[in-house]
Amino acid sequence: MAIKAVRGFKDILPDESPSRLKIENCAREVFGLCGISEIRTPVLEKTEVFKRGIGEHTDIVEKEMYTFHDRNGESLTLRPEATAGIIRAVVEHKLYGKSPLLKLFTMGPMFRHERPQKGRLRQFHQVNVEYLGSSEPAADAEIIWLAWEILTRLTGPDDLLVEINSLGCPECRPLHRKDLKFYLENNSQDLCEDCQRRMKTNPMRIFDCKNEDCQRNLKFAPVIRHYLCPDCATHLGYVLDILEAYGVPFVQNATLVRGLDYYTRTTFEIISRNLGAQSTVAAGGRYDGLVKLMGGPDVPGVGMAIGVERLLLLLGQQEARQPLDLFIAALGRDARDEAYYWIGHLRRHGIGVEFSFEDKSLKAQMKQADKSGARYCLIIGEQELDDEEAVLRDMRTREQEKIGLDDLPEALVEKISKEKAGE
RNA sequence: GUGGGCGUAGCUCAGCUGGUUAGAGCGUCGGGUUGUGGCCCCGGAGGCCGAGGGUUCAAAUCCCUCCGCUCACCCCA
Repeated sequence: MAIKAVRGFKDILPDESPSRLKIENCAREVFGLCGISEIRTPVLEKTEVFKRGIGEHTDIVEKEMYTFHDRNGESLTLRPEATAGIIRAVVEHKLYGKSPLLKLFTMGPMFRHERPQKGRLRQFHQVNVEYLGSSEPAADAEIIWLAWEILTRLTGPDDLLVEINSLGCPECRPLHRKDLKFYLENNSQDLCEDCQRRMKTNPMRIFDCKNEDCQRNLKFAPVIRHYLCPDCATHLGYVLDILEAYGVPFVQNATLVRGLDYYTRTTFEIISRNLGAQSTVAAGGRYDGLVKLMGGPDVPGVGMAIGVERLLLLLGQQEARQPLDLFIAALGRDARDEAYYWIGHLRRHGIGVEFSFEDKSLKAQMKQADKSGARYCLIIGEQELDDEEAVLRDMRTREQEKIGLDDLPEALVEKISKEKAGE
């Protein structure tokens, strides 16, 4: 039996690479419009980074991390998300001292031991942005705009929906939490098993439950919006105003929640109805408590992540390769020996050239030329060597012209370069 | 971790009420043109029929176990 890749770890085959490149290029371009710098942190961190950053009692940390002991007995973990590692790096290198506002992006693989399904792999990729140092609504709005801009540039806006909510802050959230708990305790008889458990550990999460009975139960449950303190309410209102100014359409979703304590105020998701069960293609929010939690100063933060594989599902397959300029069909040893000089010269001057490594029949080489997508095919055999003129065939029009061997590479460079510049 | 669907050629699939050497389309390679691609025609290569066990004179086909893929639950981006 041949060895197969690990479950949930997928090879990215050549057909898929152009789509990924397109996503990465698009993201980089948009990031450039906002002055965001790239940071690349290791995929492997001390387990402590995620225990502290994500929360010890979350599902991610409790049962989804790739955690193991290295040869020194230290507990290490493949990153399940990017934010914790980035903040670790920012704190470690004291980057917050360089400028009052850090705008950082990163892209790369993340790892979670979940059961694979559509839009969910064990090694998956994210495009991430983190803004550290501003608690202004304009920062939240810019983060959401970034996600929206990248996604719509790539897919069009038709199937995307931005959902926004505010989670409040340490001032107002405890009140909501208390009332919600009270409400649930008096309506707990119809809640499913999971929600019974969540009620104690993480009551806000019950809003995520898909069980119909639970949802019916929650119909009159207190929602955070009615509990927001004046500052949080103003903040949310301002974020929404700015989004309108930017032309980002959105809906408020009072039940959109995050389970972790350090999340504050703005939270959002961008979902698509074309993705199956894993419908979130990007998500993020404000996390004002996190940097301090990670041992840094009390710096506010807001960020987002785009799920690359999910975006890929929306994108479909992109054009596989750039068109080739020239294919050289050389017949016989003498012609090939001559052709190698030309190939070197042409490629040095930016002309794309392919040829057959094998000494095949002209017909076979023409077929290969056709498949290569080459614009021109140069034919050189014994006859052409004798005449000191090679044949250049236009693969589209089938017209052929003769080119003297003397300055052949120079002539081809000029002809093809001129043509490419004119396109 | 739980449940459903599916595993036959590189790909998409047919064959499955058991019965000679397991098929098609696409792809690939070659020929039709002694030196000219796409279309067309002809031909070749390519399969432990997911793995193991069982029933049977006989298993791709029926039964069991395992593995894998996939979708969903769960959770999340």
